[in-house]
Amino acid sequence: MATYKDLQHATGLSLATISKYYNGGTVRPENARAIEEAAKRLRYRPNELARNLRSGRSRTVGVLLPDLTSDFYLSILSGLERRLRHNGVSVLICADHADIAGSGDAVSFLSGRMVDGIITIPTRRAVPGLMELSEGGTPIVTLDWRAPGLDVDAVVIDNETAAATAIQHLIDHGHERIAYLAGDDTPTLVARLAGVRMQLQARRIPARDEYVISSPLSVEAGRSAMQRLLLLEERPTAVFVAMNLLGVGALTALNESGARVPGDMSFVGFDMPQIARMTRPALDTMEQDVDALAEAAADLMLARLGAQGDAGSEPVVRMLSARYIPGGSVADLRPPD
Amino acid sequence: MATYKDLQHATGLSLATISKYYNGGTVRPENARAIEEAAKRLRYRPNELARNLRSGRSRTVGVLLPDLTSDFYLSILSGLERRLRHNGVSVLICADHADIAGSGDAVSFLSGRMVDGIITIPTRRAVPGLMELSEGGTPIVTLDWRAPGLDVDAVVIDNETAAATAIQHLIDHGHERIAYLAGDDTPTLVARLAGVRMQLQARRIPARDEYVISSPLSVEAGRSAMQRLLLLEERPTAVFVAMNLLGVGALTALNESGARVPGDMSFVGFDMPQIARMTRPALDTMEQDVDALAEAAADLMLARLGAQGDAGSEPVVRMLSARYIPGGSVADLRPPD
DNA sequence: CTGAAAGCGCTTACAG
DNA sequence: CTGAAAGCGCTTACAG
Repeated sequence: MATYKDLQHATGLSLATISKYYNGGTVRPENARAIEEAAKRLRYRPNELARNLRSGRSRTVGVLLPDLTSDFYLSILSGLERRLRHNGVSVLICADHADIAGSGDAVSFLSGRMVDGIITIPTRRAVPGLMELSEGGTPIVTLDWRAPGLDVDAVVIDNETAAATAIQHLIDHGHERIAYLAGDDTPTLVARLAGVRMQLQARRIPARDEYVISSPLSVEAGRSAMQRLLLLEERPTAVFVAMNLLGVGALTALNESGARVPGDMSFVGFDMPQIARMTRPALDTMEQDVDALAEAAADLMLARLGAQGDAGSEPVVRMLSARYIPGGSVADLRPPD
Repeated sequence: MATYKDLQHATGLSLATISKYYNGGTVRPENARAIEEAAKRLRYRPNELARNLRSGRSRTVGVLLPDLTSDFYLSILSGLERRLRHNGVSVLICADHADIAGSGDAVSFLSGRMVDGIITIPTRRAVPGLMELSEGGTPIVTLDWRAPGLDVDAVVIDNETAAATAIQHLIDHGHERIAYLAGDDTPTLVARLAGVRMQLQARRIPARDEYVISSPLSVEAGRSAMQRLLLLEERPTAVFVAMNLLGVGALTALNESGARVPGDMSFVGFDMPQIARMTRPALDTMEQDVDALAEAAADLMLARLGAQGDAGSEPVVRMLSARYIPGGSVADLRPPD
């Protein structure tokens, strides 16, 4: 690869002038032309590593996600990348799986590459490192949930209200035996469960333990959870599945068992926009606007990166709401009047 | 952030010794301990930018994809990241959308960050830059399709055979009016169309123009393509949809129209493993093993990165085959015997 | 095994 | 507007 030295040789200009040219400074027109010409001929490309090292900023934001296996995370990533890139900021992505080969944790990985900031759906293990960076002045934006102790900008969905809305819809259609399928290891799902309980209580519907199944977040787990529900003596008339993979699994089990939706079981899903329109009947679901989530996070970060001196201003928390998208998967059990 | 200089101050050792310690060289045990202790106390983290700049290698591979909006690309990304990271190689990801804000093309972006190699599903516009890098000795691995003129390692699916297999299955079940939905702007889909035509011809089934619809690759386009098919005077009895988003759209249109699968229309999809099991009936689909694809590509890259001197060996092309996964979406039209 | 010195490719004050 | 010099944080021969 060609370097400034080669351009220097070719043009007779100094390194400082060449640098000025590449950084938008004012350079005599004939010199600019000479540099351009030489750069083209020598196929010169600036070495970003050297620039970043010397200047102390990289115009790069680290995106730290728990893993890259979920649609949700990947949509977030996609949205972030688009928005940041559009603003001239690069994205260094890092999945925080447990099995990173040596080389320290994910946060070190990113900070070792001098990212200007980090946007993250934090895993528990990442939080201490993030706190340290944040205290050191690196802008951090948290997505999807707020890690306790990490007092930084955040964008979250109002999961409690979202879940309450789904349950409300079922109750309004005359359902009382309502099952709930989700996990319990993420704050997001804890909030959804809380919303479910709140709404049931508000409508004086007893919550039954056997109707609440917490499972790992996979298609297979959703399938077996639904199988369990189908075996209950007193089957629920409706299920709210608060996570997309579990929803896919639950539907698979329903199909396999021959149970009809909504005839034998009403169904409300969460966060499965395309799939919901593809089935017959279309599914009732709660949808969060993942693009809006990603955009808001990117914008918070861009604002921090822009406001150089004023880095110490108060953390901003933005809360977005999910929407109920009606389909044909909820039976109306109300007695005709 | 702490640097070697701080460690030097704290330990009294030279920069060279500290560097040796961090690069696995032999250092006197008491010195190693002193460095460890100081590093911990000062929260030292090596600056990878400086390391890479000085040493000329980054242990980082660039992943260059057309965009990050498709499930397929994202699965590939996920698989690559896992495999590479597991081998101590970092991933710098770059989507090659048209609207990158100034700052040159995607290939420059990656080479400017001194990636040791690039794994890519290349866009047309990226090819010239990739060729240049490849000639300069940077290992390139192409995924999903082989760009003409770019003579490098590659992993591809045998799309022609895959499509032929799908059509064969339909013909074997007595179908003759077979429609084909896909796009025509990617080599992958061109190969699938070729496989379809080949198989129809081999079985002496006339190909009808109105049964072949090329559309943009989106759910919406799949929906309207299916709507067109449903309006034909002589409707096809079966459709092979050779791309997942189109498949989702086509099913949506079928549902909306009230047409039954497979009663009114048999359906074979492509590359929609989870969705296929979720519908009722389950769908017949061709499935490519995306993980295997990503793994093979990562392994080819790791091999190139390992074989330092021997970089000039012949390009390796690995071809994987897709599998037919039966479901219940193909009607048997054969006369009973 | 350890240290002094040069250098990776760039940017940044500072003179001119 | 331009150039000489120092330096970003590391690694790399080279002596000792």
